[in-house]
Parts: sequence; structure tokens; C-alpha cells
Amino acid sequence: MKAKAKGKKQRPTADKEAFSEESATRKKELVKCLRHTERRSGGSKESSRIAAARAKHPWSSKDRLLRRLESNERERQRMHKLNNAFQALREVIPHVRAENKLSKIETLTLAKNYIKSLTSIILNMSNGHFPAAEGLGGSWGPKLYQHYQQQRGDDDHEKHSFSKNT
DNA sequence: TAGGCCATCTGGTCCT
DNA sequence: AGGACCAGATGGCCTA
Repeated sequence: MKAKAKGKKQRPTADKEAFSEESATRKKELVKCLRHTERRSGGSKESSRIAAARAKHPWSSKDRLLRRLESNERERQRMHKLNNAFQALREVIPHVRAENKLSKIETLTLAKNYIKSLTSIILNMSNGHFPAAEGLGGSWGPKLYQHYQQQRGDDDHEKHSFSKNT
């Protein structure tokens, strides 16, 4: 695998500092995506599908465009949140290449292995009795689940306070 | 230059 | 009805 140096595609994001520049860039993006749409709707099968979609939502082209842009923005935000979650995961799983960013697939694979390792360590320490590993039954299960939920709650709180601060 | 990884756009589907 | 989620397509950047 390779390390991703900086300078990746710097697409406009929800970054507030670059807001004025952003709208100009957005227009370029729009032109680009309209071309993209034209390309996509080139095939007859594709155009009939799009025609059906438009019949379902009979908005004016201006309205449609506006909704599309809003939808794109939401999708971008959603993907940013997903990427933040990946970053948070990278930070908690131990790995050797500290200076190089792990790819998403590497992150997921390492996380899975890490969880398995921790589980087996706990199993060893508890003489093979780890009810939670067999489901949420037994005495450990509810406690672990409670702890996990607590962690989730903390994460949510952090996330919200973060979005407020930014 | 090929291939991997990624961000973004887009339309469909599901959920609230 | 509208937003969230998803998967496919596309194109840019980077490394071997």
C-alpha cells in the first residue's frame, strides 16, 4: 500500500473560511456535473429512467437543480462524517505506520483484527469464560453493552459539541 | 502508464 | 414529503 501525501483533490467542502471562493468553485462544479449528467443520460435506457424519475417529481428544472445541489451538499456532509469516523478509528487502533495514513480498507481490517486480539486476551485472562463473546447473555453481557452504549453517547456528545464549535 | 485510493455526483430505495 | 443511505460511475492524484 502507499502513503497518501497531501495535495489530494482539494474539493470545496463545508470549510467556512473558503466560503466566498467556494461559491465560485461550486458554479464550476455545477457546469462539470451538468456535463456529467448529459453524458450519463446519453444512453436510451438511461434517459428513459431519468424521464421516469422526472415524471415522479414534476419540478421545474431550476427547482430540480436546486434540490440536486442541496442533496449533493448533504451527501458530502454525510461522507465527511463517515471519514471523521474512519479517522477516529485510525487513532484508536495501534499500527506501525504511524506517519502514513491507513487506507479505509486497511483501517477496517486492522480494527477487526484488533478486536479479535483483545477478545482473545480477555478470554485468556478470564479462563475462557467470557459470556459476552457468546452473545449478550450472562453477567458480563449487559455490563459491556451498557459501557458500549455509554461510549456511543459520549461520542455523540463530542460530535455535537464539535459541530457547534465549528 | 497501470492500478489503487479517494471525493464527488447521481438516481433509486428506505425510513421517519 | 423529505432526508438518509446506498451503490455505480467518473475523474483526479499518487506511486511503483
